[in-house]
Amino acid sequence: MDTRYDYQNLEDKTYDKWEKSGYFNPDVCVKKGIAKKNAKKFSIVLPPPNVTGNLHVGHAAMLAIEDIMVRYARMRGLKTLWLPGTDHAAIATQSKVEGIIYKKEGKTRYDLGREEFLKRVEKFAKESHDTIVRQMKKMGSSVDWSREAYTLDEKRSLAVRTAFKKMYDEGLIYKGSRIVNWDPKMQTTVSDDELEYIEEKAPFYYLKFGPFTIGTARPETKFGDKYVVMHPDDPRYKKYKDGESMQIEWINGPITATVIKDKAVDMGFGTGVMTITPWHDATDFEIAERHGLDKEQIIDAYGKLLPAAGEFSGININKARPLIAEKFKAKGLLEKVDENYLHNVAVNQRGGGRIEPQIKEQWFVNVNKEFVLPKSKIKGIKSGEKTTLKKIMRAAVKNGQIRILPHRFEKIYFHWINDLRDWCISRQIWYGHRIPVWYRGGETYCGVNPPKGGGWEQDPDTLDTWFSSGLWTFSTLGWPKETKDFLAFHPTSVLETGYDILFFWVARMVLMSGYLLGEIPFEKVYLHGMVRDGQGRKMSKTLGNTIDPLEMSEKYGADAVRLSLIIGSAPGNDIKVSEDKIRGYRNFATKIWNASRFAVMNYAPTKTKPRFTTADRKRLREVTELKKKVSADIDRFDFNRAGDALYHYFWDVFADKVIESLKPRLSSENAGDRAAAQEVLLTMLKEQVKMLHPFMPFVTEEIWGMLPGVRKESLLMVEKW
RNA sequence: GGGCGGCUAGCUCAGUUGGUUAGAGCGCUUCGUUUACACCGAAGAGGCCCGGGGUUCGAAUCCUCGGCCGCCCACCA
Repeated sequence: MDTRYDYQNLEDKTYDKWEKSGYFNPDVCVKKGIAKKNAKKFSIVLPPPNVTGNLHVGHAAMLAIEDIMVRYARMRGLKTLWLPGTDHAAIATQSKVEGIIYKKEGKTRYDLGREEFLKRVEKFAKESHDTIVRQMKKMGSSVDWSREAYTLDEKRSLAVRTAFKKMYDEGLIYKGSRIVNWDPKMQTTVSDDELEYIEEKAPFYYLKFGPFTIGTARPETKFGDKYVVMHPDDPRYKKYKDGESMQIEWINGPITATVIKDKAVDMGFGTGVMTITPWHDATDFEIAERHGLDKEQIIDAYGKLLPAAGEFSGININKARPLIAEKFKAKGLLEKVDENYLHNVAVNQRGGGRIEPQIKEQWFVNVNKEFVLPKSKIKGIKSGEKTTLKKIMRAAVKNGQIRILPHRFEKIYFHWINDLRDWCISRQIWYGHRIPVWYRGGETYCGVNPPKGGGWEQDPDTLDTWFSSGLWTFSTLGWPKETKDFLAFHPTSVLETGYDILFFWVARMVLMSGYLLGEIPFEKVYLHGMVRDGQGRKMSKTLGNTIDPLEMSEKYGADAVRLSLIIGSAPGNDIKVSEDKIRGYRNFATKIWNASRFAVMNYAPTKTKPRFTTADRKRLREVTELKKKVSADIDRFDFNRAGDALYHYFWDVFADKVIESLKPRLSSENAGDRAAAQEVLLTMLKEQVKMLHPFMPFVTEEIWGMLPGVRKESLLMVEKW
């Protein structure tokens, strides 16, 4: 037996053994008596990684945390299911593949056409999927591969169409012309949550608009402006009446301007007066809606100016901006320019471009519309009662049926719901679930399956990727069929994910599950932090500070990587990792290995009755206490504490003190002494190896197989906790 | 503009409901080839727990004011 644990050669073999045993599957566990038939369930669905490439260290942290919960539950005899899958991640994947194709071949998706392009994306997605599966196995994730799902596979697509149709029929999904976030680069809409704001310096122009002065960073939108808006209580503009019109000189000649009074105007900002461009600004759109004003499109879908811009028609807005400013100046309408104005620019965070708001006809989910929830298991909402999607989302958490941990995230969740607007779910990209609506002449048909008869044409848009993710806890269990799995495992026990997708995903799962099932999707939400480097910086390729979990596993073993992602960070706080830290836990794995080796080497079966000392009994009691503590910590999602306690007890107490103190007795003349020392050593070791297993499954499994009194074919992963 | 988190040893962080000399990893110093382990062992140095005020027999922990740093949300044209 080597003095070092050979993780490079053993980890894959160990994973194979687990997989072949079938114990990742709860049905097998029940059949083999590992879990009783009537045992409580413990179910988790894996937050499906995007098929955009590789797993990163954030995924590794997620896998480590979930594997701890799952292995712990399984060892405690619960009917345990951890259901794996991957996410097609519509916009992210499409954007990635478009980038690759453009770089390699200089072609766009339009050059290839919808069909050919989708083939390429699918090929890419398949390869990513295979890589992800390999990587998950490498990390030791004890997921049930027999139930693997994909957000875009046949079963999940059926669930999506079923959900869409139900919402459509009840008027919760509607098509409407509203202002949306338009990405001219990717040629698609993006939801509010997918935006990212970047602060930018830009010239800010003060323009004369009749008797008023208005400020803008976007003179290129001003061609159609004919409403001038001010706060109704602004004393400076008391003499102007709401609806009053006047003739003024504007960029393309004289226009009739109308005064509008609206409280949306901030009296303290600039001159307290603004003109509005309802087609290209969300606030302006709302003002226009409130007052029934005209809306005119100035910029097209590609970011080029329309004929309304006169001689600037056809020019890209970025090029046109300084020219337009020039014209204002030439006409004497430019009062002054502030060159160092800071403003926020919205960008599509999924690799897209700068957002240009546009009015477009899109599909929306109405979050405020009342409907009847026929059968409700959500506390606070009675069966048959009228409710809204917002109310469902709020109720499920408010009444404690769903607990979000750490607790502070509940507040953030409520805050988000309060501000929530209708969810734009249609995308003009190609990779994703096609909207199940067909048109023929003036007819519209929505159905789970295409309509019969010829001449129908399907809506070209696809759905926001989060629409299908919202169904994930039950689409993976066979819904819309009421399968055995669905009945046995839903609602899931825990949803474990990063706090960055609380809104994107967690909230939407509550929405979908609440609406479609009248049920919560999970009992608890545990949110982990973001993984950062040793100095606490975000990991990024440009900084070159990324840590590849696979490379680290090759170098130090997956157990070490897992532990380094668990220990040292409080629940919900960001997780810091560095190679030094990983190396430290690799050393711990070696320590466990060697202590176990020592125990095995010193064990000789004997019939002699052991002569325990009070110190022996104290040690054995300590281990029992440790188990209580570790169990309590895991139950509270405090993996950091549990791991830390195990680490220190094993190293500081067991290895440094207990083993040292037992050494003389192990070679004692007295057989009873020897027997007691051996027994204490082995019992303490076994118990600790068991407790360490959820954290470091590979080494502990390997050690378990060498311990005296352990049947050769028995697996630690299903040993009784 | 609103909200949240952080500030503890050189670096990165733990420290559940306030309770004895404040902890870890890495780093540092000295010593050590005692047959589990040098990916080790033993010993050690190193801290006005961001600052002020308060509550308390007792505060890193609770309250309050302030200072930095980070994050999220928001329609400031």
